[in-house]
Amino acid sequence: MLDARFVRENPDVVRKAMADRCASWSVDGFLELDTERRALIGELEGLQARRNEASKLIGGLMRDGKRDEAEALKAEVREINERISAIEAHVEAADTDVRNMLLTAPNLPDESTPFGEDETFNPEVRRWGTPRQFDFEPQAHWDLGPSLGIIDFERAVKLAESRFVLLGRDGARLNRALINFMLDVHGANGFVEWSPPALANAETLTGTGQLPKFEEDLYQTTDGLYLIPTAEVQLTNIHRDEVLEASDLPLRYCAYTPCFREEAGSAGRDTRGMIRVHQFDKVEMVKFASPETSFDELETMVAAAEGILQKLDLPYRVIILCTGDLGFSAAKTYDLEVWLPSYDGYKEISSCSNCTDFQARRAAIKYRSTGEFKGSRLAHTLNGSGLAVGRTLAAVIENYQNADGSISVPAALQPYMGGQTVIEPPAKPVG
RNA sequence: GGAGAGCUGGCCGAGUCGGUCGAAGGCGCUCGCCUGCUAAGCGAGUAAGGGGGUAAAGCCCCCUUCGAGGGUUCGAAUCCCUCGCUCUCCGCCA
Repeated sequence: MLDARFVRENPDVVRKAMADRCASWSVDGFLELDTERRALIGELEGLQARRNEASKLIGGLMRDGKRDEAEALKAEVREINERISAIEAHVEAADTDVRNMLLTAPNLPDESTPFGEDETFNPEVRRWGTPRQFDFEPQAHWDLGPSLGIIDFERAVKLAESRFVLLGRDGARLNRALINFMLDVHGANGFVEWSPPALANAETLTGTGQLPKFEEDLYQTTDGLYLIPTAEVQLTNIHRDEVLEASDLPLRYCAYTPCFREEAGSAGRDTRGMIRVHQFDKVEMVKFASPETSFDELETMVAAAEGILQKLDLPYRVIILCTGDLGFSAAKTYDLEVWLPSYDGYKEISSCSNCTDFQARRAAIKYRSTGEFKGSRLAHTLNGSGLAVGRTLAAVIENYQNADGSISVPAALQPYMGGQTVIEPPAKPVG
Protein backbone atom coordinates (compact mmCIF):
# COMPACT_ATOMS: atom_id res chain seq x y z
CA MET A 1 0.00 0.00 0.00
CA LEU A 2 1.18 3.48 -0.82
CA ASP A 3 1.24 6.22 1.78
CA ALA A 4 -1.89 8.33 1.20
CA ARG A 5 -0.05 11.44 2.30
CA PHE A 6 2.76 10.76 -0.15
CA VAL A 7 0.32 10.38 -3.02
CA ARG A 8 -1.43 13.59 -1.96
CA GLU A 9 1.81 15.55 -1.81
CA ASN A 10 3.57 13.98 -4.80
CA PRO A 11 0.88 13.27 -7.37
CA ASP A 12 3.26 13.69 -10.30
CA VAL A 13 5.74 11.19 -8.90
CA VAL A 14 2.98 8.62 -8.50
CA ARG A 15 1.52 9.41 -11.91
CA LYS A 16 4.88 8.73 -13.52
CA ALA A 17 5.35 5.52 -11.55
CA MET A 18 1.97 4.21 -12.68
CA ALA A 19 2.72 5.13 -16.28
CA ASP A 20 6.11 3.40 -16.09
CA ARG A 21 4.37 0.30 -14.78
CA CYS A 22 1.72 0.50 -17.48
CA ALA A 23 -0.74 0.45 -14.56
CA SER A 24 -4.13 2.09 -14.88
CA TRP A 25 -4.41 3.35 -11.30
CA SER A 26 -5.86 6.85 -11.35
CA VAL A 27 -4.06 9.39 -9.20
CA ASP A 28 -6.72 12.00 -9.90
CA GLY A 29 -9.47 9.60 -8.93
CA PHE A 30 -7.69 9.00 -5.66
CA LEU A 31 -7.12 12.70 -4.97
CA GLU A 32 -10.80 13.33 -5.47
CA LEU A 33 -11.84 10.62 -3.01
CA ASP A 34 -9.16 11.71 -0.57
CA THR A 35 -10.26 15.34 -0.60
CA GLU A 36 -13.87 14.38 -0.08
CA ARG A 37 -12.95 12.08 2.78
CA ARG A 38 -10.96 14.75 4.58
CA ALA A 39 -13.73 17.30 4.23
CA LEU A 40 -16.21 14.87 5.76
CA ILE A 41 -13.84 14.02 8.58
CA GLY A 42 -13.41 17.69 9.40
CA GLU A 43 -17.14 18.11 9.62
CA LEU A 44 -17.62 15.01 11.74
CA GLU A 45 -14.83 15.81 14.18
CA GLY A 46 -16.13 19.31 14.74
CA LEU A 47 -19.46 17.92 15.83
CA GLN A 48 -17.81 15.28 17.99
CA ALA A 49 -15.74 17.94 19.73
CA ARG A 50 -18.89 19.89 20.56
CA ARG A 51 -20.62 16.80 21.86
CA ASN A 52 -17.70 15.92 24.10
CA GLU A 53 -17.59 19.45 25.45
CA ALA A 54 -21.32 19.48 26.18
CA SER A 55 -21.19 16.09 27.87
CA LYS A 56 -18.52 17.32 30.25
CA LEU A 57 -20.64 20.35 31.05
CA ILE A 58 -23.62 18.11 31.76
CA GLY A 59 -21.56 16.15 34.24
CA GLY A 60 -20.69 19.34 36.10
CA LEU A 61 -24.26 20.67 36.03
CA MET A 62 -25.62 17.40 37.41
CA ARG A 63 -23.15 17.53 40.26
CA ASP A 64 -24.16 21.10 41.06
CA GLY A 65 -27.82 20.13 40.99
CA LYS A 66 -28.65 22.35 38.01
CA ARG A 67 -31.05 19.83 36.52
CA ASP A 68 -32.88 22.18 34.15
CA GLU A 69 -29.74 23.45 32.48
CA ALA A 70 -28.47 19.90 32.14
CA GLU A 71 -31.68 18.76 30.48
CA ALA A 72 -31.47 21.58 27.97
CA LEU A 73 -27.93 20.58 27.06
CA LYS A 74 -28.92 16.94 26.78
CA ALA A 75 -31.54 17.89 24.23
CA GLU A 76 -28.93 19.77 22.26
CA VAL A 77 -26.53 16.84 22.28
CA ARG A 78 -29.30 14.53 21.13
CA GLU A 79 -29.67 16.77 18.11
CA ILE A 80 -25.94 16.84 17.48
CA ASN A 81 -25.91 13.06 17.65
CA GLU A 82 -28.46 12.81 14.90
CA ARG A 83 -26.27 14.90 12.66
CA ILE A 84 -23.23 12.89 13.67
CA SER A 85 -24.74 9.56 12.74
CA ALA A 86 -25.78 10.94 9.37
CA ILE A 87 -22.25 12.11 8.60
CA GLU A 88 -20.68 9.00 10.07
CA ALA A 89 -22.24 6.91 7.36
CA HIS A 90 -20.67 9.16 4.74
CA VAL A 91 -17.27 9.11 6.43
CA GLU A 92 -17.35 5.35 6.64
CA ALA A 93 -18.14 5.08 2.94
CA ALA A 94 -15.40 7.57 2.09
CA ASP A 95 -12.90 5.68 4.26
CA THR A 96 -13.75 2.45 2.50
CA ASP A 97 -13.45 4.07 -0.92
CA VAL A 98 -10.05 5.57 -0.17
CA ARG A 99 -8.73 2.40 1.40
CA ASN A 100 -10.00 0.16 -1.37
CA MET A 101 -8.42 2.36 -3.94
CA LEU A 102 -5.15 2.49 -2.06
CA LEU A 103 -5.17 -1.31 -1.72
CA THR A 104 -5.26 -1.73 -5.49
CA ALA A 105 -2.33 0.59 -6.20
CA PRO A 106 0.92 -1.24 -6.99
CA ASN A 107 4.19 -0.32 -5.31
CA LEU A 108 6.35 2.46 -6.73
CA PRO A 109 9.29 1.07 -8.73
CA ASP A 110 12.66 1.83 -7.22
CA GLU A 111 14.77 4.24 -9.23
CA SER A 112 17.18 1.40 -10.01
CA THR A 113 14.41 -0.55 -11.73
CA PRO A 114 14.89 -0.07 -15.48
CA PHE A 115 12.07 1.27 -17.60
CA GLY A 116 10.36 -1.09 -20.01
CA GLU A 117 6.91 -2.03 -21.20
CA ASP A 118 7.00 -5.81 -20.79
CA GLU A 119 9.23 -8.81 -20.17
CA THR A 120 11.05 -8.36 -23.48
CA PHE A 121 12.71 -5.31 -21.94
CA ASN A 122 14.12 -7.10 -18.90
CA PRO A 123 17.88 -6.62 -19.02
CA GLU A 124 20.14 -9.57 -18.34
CA VAL A 125 22.50 -8.96 -15.43
CA ARG A 126 24.80 -11.98 -15.66
CA ARG A 127 25.05 -15.63 -16.64
CA TRP A 128 26.54 -18.54 -14.78
CA GLY A 129 27.53 -21.89 -16.22
CA THR A 130 27.34 -23.13 -19.75
CA PRO A 131 24.36 -25.02 -21.14
CA ARG A 132 25.44 -28.57 -21.79
CA GLN A 133 25.98 -29.76 -25.35
CA PHE A 134 24.28 -33.16 -25.68
CA ASP A 135 25.74 -35.77 -28.01
CA PHE A 136 22.29 -37.35 -28.13
CA GLU A 137 18.78 -35.97 -28.44
CA PRO A 138 17.87 -34.80 -24.92
CA GLN A 139 14.40 -35.59 -23.65
CA ALA A 140 12.03 -33.22 -21.94
CA HIS A 141 11.25 -34.03 -18.30
CA TRP A 142 7.64 -34.75 -19.23
CA ASP A 143 8.88 -37.62 -21.40
CA LEU A 144 11.85 -38.75 -19.35
CA GLY A 145 10.04 -38.60 -15.99
CA PRO A 146 7.20 -40.96 -16.94
CA SER A 147 9.54 -43.38 -18.71
CA LEU A 148 11.65 -43.57 -15.57
CA GLY A 149 8.54 -44.09 -13.49
CA ILE A 150 9.29 -41.05 -11.31
CA ILE A 151 6.63 -38.65 -12.63
CA ASP A 152 3.06 -39.70 -13.44
CA PHE A 153 0.97 -37.00 -15.05
CA GLU A 154 -1.88 -39.25 -16.11
CA ARG A 155 -2.63 -40.57 -12.65
CA ALA A 156 -2.30 -37.07 -11.22
CA VAL A 157 -5.23 -36.13 -13.43
CA LYS A 158 -7.16 -39.12 -12.09
CA LEU A 159 -6.42 -38.06 -8.50
CA ALA A 160 -7.07 -34.35 -8.97
CA GLU A 161 -7.22 -32.77 -12.39
CA SER A 162 -4.86 -31.51 -15.06
CA ARG A 163 -1.92 -29.35 -13.97
CA PHE A 164 -1.20 -31.56 -10.99
CA VAL A 165 1.80 -33.82 -10.53
CA LEU A 166 2.25 -37.24 -8.97
CA LEU A 167 5.86 -38.01 -8.11
CA GLY A 168 6.87 -41.57 -7.43
CA ARG A 169 9.84 -43.65 -6.36
CA ASP A 170 13.15 -41.85 -6.90
CA GLY A 171 11.24 -38.83 -8.19
CA ALA A 172 9.56 -38.41 -4.82
CA ARG A 173 12.88 -38.99 -3.08
CA LEU A 174 14.71 -36.54 -5.31
CA ASN A 175 12.05 -33.94 -4.61
CA ARG A 176 12.46 -34.47 -0.87
CA ALA A 177 16.23 -34.35 -1.24
CA LEU A 178 16.00 -30.99 -2.97
CA ILE A 179 13.85 -29.55 -0.18
CA ASN A 180 16.21 -30.73 2.53
CA PHE A 181 19.27 -29.61 0.63
CA MET A 182 17.88 -26.11 0.08
CA LEU A 183 16.77 -25.69 3.68
CA ASP A 184 20.12 -26.89 4.97
CA VAL A 185 22.03 -24.45 2.77
CA HIS A 186 19.86 -21.51 3.79
CA GLY A 187 20.01 -22.54 7.42
CA ALA A 188 23.81 -22.52 7.23
CA ASN A 189 23.55 -19.01 5.77
CA GLY A 190 21.65 -17.73 8.77
CA PHE A 191 18.07 -18.12 7.61
CA VAL A 192 15.78 -19.22 10.44
CA GLU A 193 13.60 -22.12 9.34
CA TRP A 194 9.82 -22.15 9.81
CA SER A 195 7.00 -24.47 8.93
CA PRO A 196 3.85 -22.36 8.60
CA PRO A 197 0.19 -23.21 7.96
CA ALA A 198 -0.66 -23.94 4.33
CA LEU A 199 -3.92 -22.05 4.76
CA ALA A 200 -4.10 -18.33 5.42
CA ASN A 201 -6.88 -15.89 6.24
CA ALA A 202 -7.89 -12.84 4.23
CA GLU A 203 -6.07 -10.39 6.49
CA THR A 204 -2.81 -12.26 5.97
CA LEU A 205 -3.22 -12.27 2.19
CA THR A 206 -4.11 -8.59 2.22
CA GLY A 207 -0.93 -7.91 4.17
CA THR A 208 1.32 -9.23 1.41
CA GLY A 209 -0.80 -7.89 -1.45
CA GLN A 210 -2.53 -10.97 -2.91
CA LEU A 211 -5.87 -9.56 -1.78
CA PRO A 212 -8.03 -7.82 -2.71
CA LYS A 213 -6.80 -7.54 -6.29
CA PHE A 214 -5.75 -11.09 -7.13
CA GLU A 215 -8.36 -13.24 -5.48
CA GLU A 216 -8.97 -15.18 -8.70
CA ASP A 217 -5.44 -16.60 -8.45
CA LEU A 218 -6.15 -18.20 -5.07
CA TYR A 219 -7.86 -21.40 -3.98
CA GLN A 220 -10.42 -20.63 -1.30
CA THR A 221 -11.87 -23.03 1.25
CA THR A 222 -15.54 -23.20 2.09
CA ASP A 223 -14.97 -21.47 5.40
CA GLY A 224 -13.18 -18.45 4.00
CA LEU A 225 -9.52 -19.44 4.26
CA TYR A 226 -7.17 -19.56 1.30
CA LEU A 227 -4.46 -22.03 0.29
CA ILE A 228 -1.20 -20.13 0.28
CA PRO A 229 0.24 -19.33 -3.16
CA THR A 230 3.69 -18.95 -1.59
CA ALA A 231 5.27 -19.14 1.86
CA GLU A 232 6.09 -15.45 1.47
CA VAL A 233 2.55 -14.81 2.66
CA GLN A 234 3.06 -16.60 5.95
CA LEU A 235 6.69 -15.69 6.61
CA THR A 236 6.01 -12.00 6.05
CA ASN A 237 2.86 -11.98 8.15
CA ILE A 238 4.61 -13.65 11.06
CA HIS A 239 5.41 -10.12 12.21
CA ARG A 240 2.17 -8.44 11.19
CA ASP A 241 1.08 -5.86 13.78
CA GLU A 242 4.43 -6.08 15.53
CA VAL A 243 7.20 -3.66 16.36
CA LEU A 244 10.63 -5.17 15.79
CA GLU A 245 13.89 -4.07 17.38
CA ALA A 246 16.34 -2.41 14.99
CA SER A 247 19.14 -4.39 16.60
CA ASP A 248 17.40 -7.62 15.51
CA LEU A 249 17.35 -6.56 11.85
CA PRO A 250 17.78 -7.90 9.34
CA LEU A 251 15.69 -10.96 10.17
CA ARG A 252 16.24 -13.78 7.69
CA TYR A 253 13.59 -16.49 7.45
CA CYS A 254 13.04 -19.48 5.23
CA ALA A 255 10.40 -22.17 4.89
CA TYR A 256 9.42 -25.08 2.76
CA THR A 257 5.70 -25.24 1.87
CA PRO A 258 3.51 -26.49 -0.87
CA CYS A 259 2.09 -23.61 -2.93
CA PHE A 260 -1.30 -23.49 -4.60
CA ARG A 261 -2.24 -21.34 -7.54
CA GLU A 262 -5.35 -21.28 -9.69
CA GLU A 263 -3.29 -20.14 -12.69
CA ALA A 264 -6.36 -18.36 -13.98
CA GLY A 265 -5.54 -16.66 -17.23
CA SER A 266 -2.57 -18.85 -18.08
CA ALA A 267 -4.55 -21.46 -20.01
CA GLY A 268 -2.46 -22.79 -22.86
CA ARG A 269 0.84 -21.65 -21.37
CA ASP A 270 3.40 -24.26 -20.28
CA THR A 271 0.78 -26.97 -20.64
CA ARG A 272 3.26 -29.82 -20.63
CA GLY A 273 5.26 -31.07 -17.70
CA MET A 274 5.53 -29.71 -14.20
CA ILE A 275 6.60 -26.16 -14.99
CA ARG A 276 3.22 -24.57 -14.42
CA VAL A 277 0.98 -26.56 -12.08
CA HIS A 278 -1.67 -25.83 -9.48
CA GLN A 279 0.36 -27.25 -6.62
CA PHE A 280 4.12 -27.13 -6.28
CA ASP A 281 6.75 -27.20 -3.58
CA LYS A 282 8.88 -24.20 -2.88
CA VAL A 283 11.52 -23.12 -0.42
CA GLU A 284 11.04 -19.45 0.26
CA MET A 285 13.24 -16.78 1.82
CA VAL A 286 11.91 -13.66 3.53
CA LYS A 287 13.81 -10.81 5.12
CA PHE A 288 12.83 -7.89 7.32
CA ALA A 289 15.29 -5.04 7.00
CA SER A 290 15.71 -1.36 7.67
CA PRO A 291 15.27 1.00 4.70
CA GLU A 292 19.00 1.73 4.86
CA THR A 293 20.02 -1.86 4.15
CA SER A 294 17.13 -3.40 2.28
CA PHE A 295 18.64 -3.06 -1.18
CA ASP A 296 21.90 -4.61 0.00
CA GLU A 297 19.84 -7.40 1.51
CA LEU A 298 18.20 -7.91 -1.85
CA GLU A 299 21.61 -8.49 -3.44
CA THR A 300 22.60 -11.07 -0.83
CA MET A 301 19.22 -12.75 -1.16
CA VAL A 302 19.78 -13.16 -4.89
CA ALA A 303 23.23 -14.54 -4.09
CA ALA A 304 21.65 -17.05 -1.70
CA ALA A 305 19.30 -18.27 -4.42
CA GLU A 306 22.17 -18.40 -6.90
CA GLY A 307 24.14 -20.45 -4.42
CA ILE A 308 21.61 -23.26 -4.68
CA LEU A 309 21.85 -23.36 -8.47
CA GLN A 310 25.64 -23.21 -8.34
CA LYS A 311 25.86 -26.07 -5.86
CA LEU A 312 23.57 -28.06 -8.16
CA ASP A 313 25.73 -26.98 -11.09
CA LEU A 314 22.72 -25.83 -13.08
CA PRO A 315 23.38 -23.07 -15.66
CA TYR A 316 21.32 -19.96 -15.11
CA ARG A 317 21.08 -16.28 -15.81
CA VAL A 318 19.95 -13.35 -13.72
CA ILE A 319 17.63 -10.72 -15.13
CA ILE A 320 16.17 -7.63 -13.58
CA LEU A 321 12.49 -6.99 -14.11
CA CYS A 322 11.66 -3.73 -15.87
CA THR A 323 8.91 -1.42 -14.65
CA GLY A 324 6.27 -2.95 -16.92
CA ASP A 325 6.95 -6.51 -15.74
CA LEU A 326 7.34 -5.76 -12.03
CA GLY A 327 5.04 -7.55 -9.59
CA PHE A 328 2.36 -5.72 -7.66
CA SER A 329 4.16 -5.43 -4.30
CA ALA A 330 7.72 -5.13 -5.54
CA ALA A 331 9.87 -2.02 -5.96
CA LYS A 332 12.70 -4.04 -7.50
CA THR A 333 12.92 -7.65 -8.59
CA TYR A 334 15.61 -10.00 -9.87
CA ASP A 335 14.56 -13.21 -11.57
CA LEU A 336 16.79 -16.26 -11.75
CA GLU A 337 16.24 -18.34 -14.86
CA VAL A 338 17.57 -21.89 -15.11
CA TRP A 339 18.60 -23.53 -18.33
CA LEU A 340 15.98 -26.02 -19.53
CA PRO A 341 16.89 -28.13 -22.60
CA SER A 342 13.21 -28.76 -23.34
CA TYR A 343 12.62 -25.04 -23.69
CA ASP A 344 15.97 -24.53 -25.37
CA GLY A 345 16.21 -21.52 -23.15
CA TYR A 346 16.14 -20.11 -19.65
CA LYS A 347 13.04 -20.48 -17.49
CA GLU A 348 12.19 -18.63 -14.29
CA ILE A 349 13.07 -20.60 -11.18
CA SER A 350 13.36 -17.84 -8.59
CA SER A 351 12.12 -14.32 -8.12
CA CYS A 352 13.68 -12.08 -5.47
CA SER A 353 12.02 -8.79 -4.60
CA ASN A 354 12.40 -5.83 -2.32
CA CYS A 355 8.89 -4.71 -1.44
CA THR A 356 10.21 -1.73 0.51
CA ASP A 357 7.53 -0.49 2.93
CA PHE A 358 4.62 -1.53 0.68
CA GLN A 359 3.74 -4.73 2.52
CA ALA A 360 4.88 -3.36 5.86
CA ARG A 361 2.33 -0.58 5.62
CA ARG A 362 -0.46 -3.03 4.81
CA ALA A 363 0.59 -5.44 7.53
CA ALA A 364 1.79 -2.86 10.09
CA ILE A 365 5.31 -4.26 10.41
CA LYS A 366 7.45 -1.67 12.15
CA TYR A 367 10.72 -1.37 13.93
CA ARG A 368 12.12 0.95 16.53
CA SER A 369 15.62 1.97 17.38
CA THR A 370 16.56 3.44 20.72
CA GLY A 371 18.41 6.66 20.24
CA GLU A 372 18.29 6.70 16.45
CA PHE A 373 14.78 8.03 16.00
CA LYS A 374 11.60 8.65 17.94
CA GLY A 375 8.72 6.21 17.78
CA SER A 376 8.68 3.48 15.18
CA ARG A 377 9.14 3.22 11.42
CA LEU A 378 7.90 0.85 8.77
CA ALA A 379 10.31 -1.96 8.07
CA HIS A 380 11.19 -3.12 4.59
CA THR A 381 10.23 -6.64 3.54
CA LEU A 382 11.92 -8.81 0.96
CA ASN A 383 11.08 -12.21 -0.43
CA GLY A 384 12.67 -14.63 -2.82
CA SER A 385 12.37 -18.22 -3.93
CA GLY A 386 15.23 -20.39 -2.94
CA LEU A 387 14.09 -22.21 -5.07
CA ALA A 388 10.91 -23.41 -6.73
CA VAL A 389 11.39 -27.12 -6.07
CA GLY A 390 9.26 -28.49 -8.92
CA ARG A 391 11.09 -26.50 -11.53
CA THR A 392 14.41 -27.39 -9.95
CA LEU A 393 13.45 -31.06 -10.17
CA ALA A 394 12.60 -30.64 -13.85
CA ALA A 395 15.90 -28.84 -14.42
CA VAL A 396 17.88 -31.58 -12.70
CA ILE A 397 16.11 -34.29 -14.68
CA GLU A 398 16.72 -32.58 -18.00
CA ASN A 399 20.25 -31.28 -17.41
CA TYR A 400 21.52 -34.46 -15.76
CA GLN A 401 20.06 -36.99 -18.19
CA ASN A 402 22.23 -39.58 -19.87
CA ALA A 403 22.10 -41.23 -23.29
CA ASP A 404 20.74 -44.49 -21.81
CA GLY A 405 17.73 -42.70 -20.33
CA SER A 406 19.10 -42.59 -16.80
CA ILE A 407 19.67 -39.52 -14.68
CA SER A 408 22.82 -38.75 -12.73
CA VAL A 409 22.20 -37.47 -9.23
CA PRO A 410 23.93 -34.10 -8.71
CA ALA A 411 26.83 -34.46 -6.30
CA ALA A 412 25.27 -32.00 -3.86
CA LEU A 413 22.14 -34.17 -3.62
CA GLN A 414 23.81 -37.53 -3.25
CA PRO A 415 24.10 -37.25 0.55
CA TYR A 416 20.36 -36.63 0.60
CA MET A 417 19.73 -39.71 -1.57
CA GLY A 418 21.57 -42.17 0.60
CA GLY A 419 24.63 -41.94 -1.59
CA GLN A 420 22.72 -42.87 -4.73
CA THR A 421 24.49 -41.56 -7.84
CA VAL A 422 22.12 -42.46 -10.64
CA ILE A 423 18.42 -42.97 -11.25
CA GLU A 424 18.10 -45.91 -13.60
CA PRO A 425 15.37 -46.77 -16.06
CA PRO A 426 13.21 -49.61 -14.73
CA ALA A 427 14.05 -53.17 -15.83
CA LYS A 428 10.56 -53.63 -17.18
CA PRO A 429 8.17 -50.93 -18.44
CA VAL A 430 6.69 -48.91 -15.64
CA GLY A 431 3.06 -49.82 -14.95
C1' G B 1 -18.46 -30.61 20.33
C1' G B 2 -19.82 -29.39 26.06
C1' A B 3 -18.62 -26.25 30.60
C1' G B 4 -15.94 -22.29 32.81
C1' A B 5 -12.25 -18.07 32.90
C1' G B 6 -10.11 -14.26 30.27
C1' C B 7 -8.85 -10.57 26.04
C1' U B 8 -6.32 -3.03 28.63
C1' G B 9 -0.33 0.92 26.09
C1' G B 10 6.58 -2.13 23.66
C1' C B 11 5.71 -5.88 27.83
C1' C B 12 3.36 -7.10 32.68
C1' G B 13 -0.77 -5.45 35.17
C1' A B 14 -4.73 -2.12 38.10
C1' G B 15 -9.32 -0.32 36.85
C1' U B 16 -17.49 -2.65 37.37
C1' C B 17 -23.31 0.79 41.95
C1' G B 18 -21.00 4.70 33.81
C1' G B 19 -18.45 11.08 34.05
C1' U B 20 -12.29 14.81 35.55
C1' C B 21 -9.51 7.22 32.64
C1' G B 22 -6.03 7.03 26.90
C1' A B 23 -6.11 4.75 31.47
C1' A B 24 -2.72 3.69 38.46
C1' G B 25 1.61 0.87 39.34
C1' G B 26 5.73 -1.93 37.56
C1' C B 27 9.23 -3.46 33.68
C1' G B 28 11.61 -1.71 29.46
C1' C B 29 13.31 2.54 26.90
C1' U B 30 15.05 8.04 26.39
C1' C B 31 17.27 12.39 28.60
C1' G B 32 19.58 14.48 32.96
C1' C B 33 21.87 13.95 38.00
C1' C B 34 24.89 11.07 41.12
C1' U B 35 28.69 7.30 41.66
C1' G B 36 36.90 5.28 40.31
C1' C B 37 34.25 1.56 36.43
C1' U B 38 29.97 -1.60 36.58
C1' A B 39 25.67 -2.36 39.40
C1' A B 40 22.41 0.21 42.42
C1' G B 41 20.06 5.10 43.32
C1' C B 42 17.48 10.02 42.17
C1' G B 43 14.53 13.30 38.74
C1' A B 44 11.80 14.05 34.20
C1' G B 45 9.75 11.95 29.88
C1' U B 46 7.70 7.72 27.07
C1' A B 47 0.75 4.47 23.04
C1' A B 48 -1.04 4.21 18.08
C1' G B 49 -3.90 5.91 13.95
C1' G B 50 -6.32 10.00 11.72
C1' G B 51 -7.89 15.37 10.72
C1' G B 52 -6.49 20.51 11.06
C1' G B 53 -3.11 24.92 12.09
C1' U B 54 2.09 26.87 11.13
C1' A B 55 6.71 28.74 5.38
C1' A B 56 8.91 24.87 7.99
C1' A B 57 11.99 21.09 12.20
C1' G B 58 10.05 21.83 16.75
C1' C B 59 5.16 22.78 18.30
C1' C B 60 -0.24 23.55 19.01
C1' C B 61 -5.60 22.12 18.60
C1' C B 62 -9.08 18.26 17.69
C1' C B 63 -11.08 13.17 16.70
C1' U B 64 -10.80 7.87 17.24
C1' U B 65 -8.91 3.50 19.63
C1' C B 66 -9.07 -0.55 26.36
C1' G B 67 -10.23 -8.21 21.14
C1' A B 68 -14.21 -6.99 16.84
C1' G B 69 -19.11 -5.31 15.80
C1' G B 70 -23.78 -3.52 17.55
C1' G B 71 -27.02 -1.48 21.62
C1' U B 72 -28.46 1.62 26.15
C1' U B 73 -26.96 6.86 27.63
C1' C B 74 -25.97 13.74 27.33
C1' G B 75 -21.58 10.54 28.46
C1' A B 76 -19.09 3.43 28.43
C1' A B 77 -12.59 0.20 29.45
C1' U B 78 -16.75 0.13 32.91
C1' C B 79 -23.95 -1.93 31.62
C1' C B 80 -26.52 -5.27 27.58
C1' C B 81 -26.25 -8.39 22.93
C1' U B 82 -23.55 -10.97 18.94
C1' C B 83 -18.99 -12.74 17.09
C1' G B 84 -13.66 -13.92 17.27
C1' C B 85 -9.48 -15.52 19.87
C1' U B 86 -6.68 -17.47 24.24
C1' C B 87 -6.51 -20.55 28.60
C1' U B 88 -8.48 -24.61 31.95
C1' C B 89 -11.53 -29.04 32.49
C1' C B 90 -14.44 -32.89 29.76
C1' G B 91 -15.38 -35.54 25.15
C1' C B 92 -13.19 -36.95 20.45
C1' C B 93 -8.96 -37.64 17.61
C1' A B 94 -3.73 -37.97 13.55
